[in-house]
Amino acid sequence: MDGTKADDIALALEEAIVSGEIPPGSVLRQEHLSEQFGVSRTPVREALRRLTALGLVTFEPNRGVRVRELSLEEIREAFMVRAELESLATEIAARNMTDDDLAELERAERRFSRATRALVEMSHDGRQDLAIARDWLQLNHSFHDVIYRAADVPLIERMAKAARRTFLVKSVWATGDELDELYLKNDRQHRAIREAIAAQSPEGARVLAREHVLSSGRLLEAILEKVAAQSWDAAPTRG
Amino acid sequence: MDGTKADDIALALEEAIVSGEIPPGSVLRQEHLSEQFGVSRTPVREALRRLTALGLVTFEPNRGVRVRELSLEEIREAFMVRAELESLATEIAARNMTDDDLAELERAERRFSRATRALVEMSHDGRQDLAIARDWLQLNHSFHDVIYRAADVPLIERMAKAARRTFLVKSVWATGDELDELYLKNDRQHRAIREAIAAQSPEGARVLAREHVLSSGRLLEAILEKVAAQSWDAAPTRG
DNA sequence: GACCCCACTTTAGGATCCAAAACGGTCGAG
DNA sequence: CTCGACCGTTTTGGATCCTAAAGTGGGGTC
Repeated sequence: MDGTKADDIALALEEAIVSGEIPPGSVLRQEHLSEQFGVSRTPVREALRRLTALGLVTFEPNRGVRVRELSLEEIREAFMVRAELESLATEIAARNMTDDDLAELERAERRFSRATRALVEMSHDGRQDLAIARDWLQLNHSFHDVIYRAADVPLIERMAKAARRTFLVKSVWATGDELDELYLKNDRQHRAIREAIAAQSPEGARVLAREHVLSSGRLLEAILEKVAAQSWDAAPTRG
Repeated sequence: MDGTKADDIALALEEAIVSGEIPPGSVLRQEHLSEQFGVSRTPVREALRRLTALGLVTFEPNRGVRVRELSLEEIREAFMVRAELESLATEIAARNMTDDDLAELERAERRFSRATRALVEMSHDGRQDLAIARDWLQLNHSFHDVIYRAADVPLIERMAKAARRTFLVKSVWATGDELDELYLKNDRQHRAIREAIAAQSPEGARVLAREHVLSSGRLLEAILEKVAAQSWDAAPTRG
């Protein structure tokens, strides 16, 4: 619990939405939320206003709010925007990166690398472990967060994370031979970015970061395609 | 009046803040706003939540909201972000620009050109006409808005305009020989961007757009410096 | 004379209450 | 049988009221 209840509720809802717990297209009823959180409708409405401004939900006057559904096109747009912002952040980060930052970046890279290997191994074994997938996503973000922190430009970080949230709404995942190759490529790109930063090459890091984010976008698209294909066979597993 | 009162109030406050009518650092009292708009405090608070999410005001629990004050550093950041987003938008716009769009862009360019000449003439005459300055700013935005519309990527437009709002909080202006040169350069850059688009050169348009926005940032910095220097002599004129 | 404590005022946060708009279902007319 | 108007229900939007927290000023103490 921090400041106001409205903030808490907004945070909780944000988390629930981006994690997919509340699926896109859901209608959020004020009264339901208010009894769920044990408060009156007033703070709930303020929280919903905030989510609206963040773009996570749409607001129809006198009709309620609805969790946004993202088209493939919008997801593409989000990745384009993130690619721009992140390439800028990476360039700046490369310029004023301390040895400590670099060491932390390397640690983040290693952890992500392990998570990637775990994911690919799991794929080879034909297993489906949600925890591993969540780990992978989390550690992926961690790597990028180190860069944002090093760049130390709050506005870029805020906006890039807003763009990230946008497509995180789709918290789906999948594995498979052709996807595994993309996962591994992702991992290699992290390494390349870190090396470019370490080599004091801001411009190099910039183009690598840009390509990396766009490549991540293609990975997500491939995942979405695969999931769409799978969903004809069996219902997706839920944690 | 559109949808809800909370929305109307949010819009009105947003306008008042970016126009400088409500100066940075002001504290916004809920009760004062509620009687000013002739409503109760409830919609006012919802509007304030929205402004908070937009980053226009800061929120201190149990203490109220305060209009953000921007440091020079934050203004620089906003221009860097806008430079990235706008260069992307320009590249995309260049790819799918219709003849109609291009014609509209040219009209916007001409109007801005006239406004720039008016501004510079005013400067030479030693006059200070707020209306001309406002026109100039408005037509500047119009030119860029044509590009956003042609690019047709809502997320980019939303975020770029958010970045624009950020520094618009400083609605100051000034003229002077060295500034006039920058104003004219700005105008020439618009022309160059349009020509690159017309010449079907998305990459060219991209780098020109980027350089243009950064150059605009330097112009604003120069204006702020000049205003800071002037404010030692006389109080700034207010409309 | 300076500092601290406490009551008082002000202002925000939250709950409850009322009004208005949208949904749903039924009944009647064509 | 279908379409549309009507009315009860649900749900949101806004107003009012209450509570709690931060600011403020005066008086007392050291």
